[in-house]
Amino acid sequence: MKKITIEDVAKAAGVSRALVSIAYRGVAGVSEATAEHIFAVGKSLGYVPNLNAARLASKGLKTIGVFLQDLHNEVFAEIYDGIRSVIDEGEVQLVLTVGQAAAGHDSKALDALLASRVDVVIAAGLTMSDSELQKYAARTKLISVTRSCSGVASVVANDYLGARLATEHLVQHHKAIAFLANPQTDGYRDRLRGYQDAMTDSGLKPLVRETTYSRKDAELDAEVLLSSGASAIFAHNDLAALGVLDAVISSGRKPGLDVAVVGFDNTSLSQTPVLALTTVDPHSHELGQKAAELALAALADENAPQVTIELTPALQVRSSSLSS
Amino acid sequence: MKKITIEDVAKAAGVSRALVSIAYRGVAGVSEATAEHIFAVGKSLGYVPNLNAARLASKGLKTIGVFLQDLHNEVFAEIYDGIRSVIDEGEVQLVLTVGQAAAGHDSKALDALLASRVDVVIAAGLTMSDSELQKYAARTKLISVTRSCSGVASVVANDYLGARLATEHLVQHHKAIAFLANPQTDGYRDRLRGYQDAMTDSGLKPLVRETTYSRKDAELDAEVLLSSGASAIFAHNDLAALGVLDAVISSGRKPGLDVAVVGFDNTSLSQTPVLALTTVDPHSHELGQKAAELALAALADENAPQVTIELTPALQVRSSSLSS
DNA sequence: GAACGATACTAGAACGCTCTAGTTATTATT
DNA sequence: AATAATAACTAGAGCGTTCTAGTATCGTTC
Repeated sequence: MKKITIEDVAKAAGVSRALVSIAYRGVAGVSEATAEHIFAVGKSLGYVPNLNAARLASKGLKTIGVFLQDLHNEVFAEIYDGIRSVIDEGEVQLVLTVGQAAAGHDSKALDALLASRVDVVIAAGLTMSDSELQKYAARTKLISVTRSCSGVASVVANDYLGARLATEHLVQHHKAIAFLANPQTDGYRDRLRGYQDAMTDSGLKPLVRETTYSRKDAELDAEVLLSSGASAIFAHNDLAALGVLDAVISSGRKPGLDVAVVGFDNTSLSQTPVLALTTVDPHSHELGQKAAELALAALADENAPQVTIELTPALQVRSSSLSS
Repeated sequence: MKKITIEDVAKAAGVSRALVSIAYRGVAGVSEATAEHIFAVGKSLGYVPNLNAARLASKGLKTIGVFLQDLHNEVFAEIYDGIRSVIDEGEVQLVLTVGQAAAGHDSKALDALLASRVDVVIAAGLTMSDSELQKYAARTKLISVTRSCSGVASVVANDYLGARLATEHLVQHHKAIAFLANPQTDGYRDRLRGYQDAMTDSGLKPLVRETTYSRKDAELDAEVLLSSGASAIFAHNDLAALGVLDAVISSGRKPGLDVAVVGFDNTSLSQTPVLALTTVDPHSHELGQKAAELALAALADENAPQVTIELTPALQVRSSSLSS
């Protein structure tokens, strides 16, 4: 299983290395006939261009690094799909890294992208501190998805508005509306503010409880909220909302009838009729698309303006929050 | 934002390139004092070693390529976690690619790994044909997870047994047991056989309906099965089982009471009390671990024996299949 | 005090590409 | 027919590392 290189193909095809390179990159400068000949020879030898060498040598080869925080949360799959729907992987390479529960892993994953010398990075769901994020943004072109940070290009949903929408929806039929928050999460502050403002605007008293990433914790914390009299719970994301549903059901109550539950993300999970979870749709797929478009723009134009895009979320009302 | 290289660090530190390289790789051959000095200089310059160059030049740097079929299916997140729990990312690099709905994308993703010259690839959930898979396995060290294929090293659950367990469980209280299959999926044949054998062994007539990846399709196909009198449905995976639950509920029946539903994968989804889905646990996390161990073994020993590991799945009985 | 062995370091080739600046062959222009 | 323009191709430097083979320097040992 000897490694075969461009040199081998060139020799076997009776042309120069450069010409083989030109053919494989699909750029102008080779006749159609010889290109086909080169490909034929290359194929018979089982030649696959060495991407590492290409990336080292090339200024033209563009690659986009993508960071996804958590593969267990379908939101990131949506965002990634959005990215891929915009990017032609023949033209631009994608390099993917993913986060890890361990705190401080974000930066390791970003470091890996820097080490790969990607031209832009699209980072979805970063939880590092603002100052650390700004440091990275200074070192490489960086587009933050889902997480806004001053001075950093980003594509986000208006979390504040989303939380307001959800809360205002609940306010119509409830008074004891609790918010199940996760401080470790990126949209934390804005969602919290949106909830709080909507509550006080309606003359209601906010009731916030903090939880973690784990569904089990969400369930336990929801139980606490229920026992302190909450008749509606707004969870920071769909996964947590699932935990809330668990708590509601195991307390012998019915979601949508006895207790209203609202999530955030509109993952396919919430869309499923069994759960029928009312949720805020941040348009994750579109977030990914916009981010990819910004990334492509940054590739094309060295000093493209650094913009921040904010999408307007939409409330998806389903039966988990029907009026009682 | 000038790119800074090992050369810059070497000059600034007053040592040779080689020594900087030695220091950063953490191998023997540099005094502790100078190493620290080099790091200090490197840090102040913002130096990050260029991984592309390293991969080109190095024979020692090992990297493992990982392919995951579908980010929307949490199974792959589990497998990936399993892989990472075994691999020290300081020692070995990971390169990740993911599949795409589009048929034939598997091979593109594997090609990308070959192009990156990874030393081994761990591929989870491949759906390509046996012959194509064998072709890849001949070109690179390849460990197939979740999908077995003769002549290819693999780590799989015993799908046949898993399906038998599920079916035999249902047989205890049901006669009209249907199987909702997905021919595009990797464990398709074995799960189907397991189901069929368990049925005929119990003197029952198999009832199979094929569906696709989409939850909506699963729901529609489940409706067909229900209307043809099925009192129990075994779905090829948890995602499809969710569709079945939808169909059951929208037909006005109750899962676990009127209709038994069983899935496959034991994703966190099925574990959630709201769904309480009986399912076959293939031990996805462990699948990933074993695959990673094989990969490391293949790295350490050039001609490590090519093994196939088969884990024994376990049935997780929950309320979706309680006896009626 | 010669020989040895570590230890700490360095020079320069090599890795497999791409890219610039040419060279040659072919076609178009006047 | 001479010249310009284009197309098809090539030689060789360069990308940023690692690796091999080596050179100093120092402390031991007999």
